[in-house]
Amino acid sequence: MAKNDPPAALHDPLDALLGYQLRRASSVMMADLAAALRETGLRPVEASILLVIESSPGCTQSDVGRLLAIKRANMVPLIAGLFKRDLIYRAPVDGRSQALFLSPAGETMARDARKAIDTHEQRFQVLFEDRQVAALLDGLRLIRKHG
Amino acid sequence: MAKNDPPAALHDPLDALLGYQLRRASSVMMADLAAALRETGLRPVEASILLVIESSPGCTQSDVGRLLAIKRANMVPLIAGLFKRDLIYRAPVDGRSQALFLSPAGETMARDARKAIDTHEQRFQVLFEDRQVAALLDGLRLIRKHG
DNA sequence: TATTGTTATACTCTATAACTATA
DNA sequence: TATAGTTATAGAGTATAACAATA
Repeated sequence: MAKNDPPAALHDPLDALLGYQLRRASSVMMADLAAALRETGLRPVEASILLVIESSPGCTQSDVGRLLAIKRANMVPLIAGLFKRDLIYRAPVDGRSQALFLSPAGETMARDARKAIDTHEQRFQVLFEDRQVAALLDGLRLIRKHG
Repeated sequence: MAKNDPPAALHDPLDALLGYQLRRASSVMMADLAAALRETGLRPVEASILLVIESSPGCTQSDVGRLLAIKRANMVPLIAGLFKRDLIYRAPVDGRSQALFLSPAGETMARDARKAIDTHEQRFQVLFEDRQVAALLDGLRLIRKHG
């Protein structure tokens, strides 16, 4: 290789960094998830919210925000969007909070979303043995808890 | 528990999803990295670029963008920012591309960034045995390749 | 006092399209 | 034709501050 040749293939000085590989792997899976959900018309965050409401009917939007680490202020347009599409409805709990429930259309949408998400997950989980997936999940949960 | 009590602690229907845990763990580490780099005045993406140029002096900004998955258009303000702070300089390769190099200040900054990044990484890697870290990295690289 | 939902707002990140100049 | 760098721009995602109503 001549003295002033540019590097043929760049060496990656970030290759051994957990944070970096986490970010890149996460962005690969997010892109795949967005594609998997495309035909439902839901974005990943909207599908996540529907699944949380499905699993905890009657929760408030603050509850959902806390679980998914979405700030109260940012929950407002998300919940409003799902409400406008008649996927959820609200029932007053007390004077300041409202319980969230899936409408019939929301139940159907949640089922479709769950199916798309499971298929998407399978595309990646098949790369590993079950034991490895469990180990990977445990590692990720540990990192989360450490934050 | 009375019939209409709200769920005390919400069950997380996304807990077993690789994509979800990946996203949450990644965001934890990114926030910690940003904090670790704060005193250098570098954002994570800027530190990454400096480390790539340090390890491949003479590479072009397109090279860096390809390695880090940053679009050409988005590289422009990033490289301009590093240039304006005199952390890098450019030398023409041919009429359309320019080779990137660290200035003396950039070398120092890259060393500081590497130190901050390594400390940050250690804060998380100590959660695991070396073998587990290697397994985690391998898993993440496999997911990346699958995208 | 603390919490819920809200508005307004700003900043970062990411994406696309179109242009130029060069190879 | 393909690539490098650039401009302009738009859409997400995320963050803070402040407010009203309620607990």
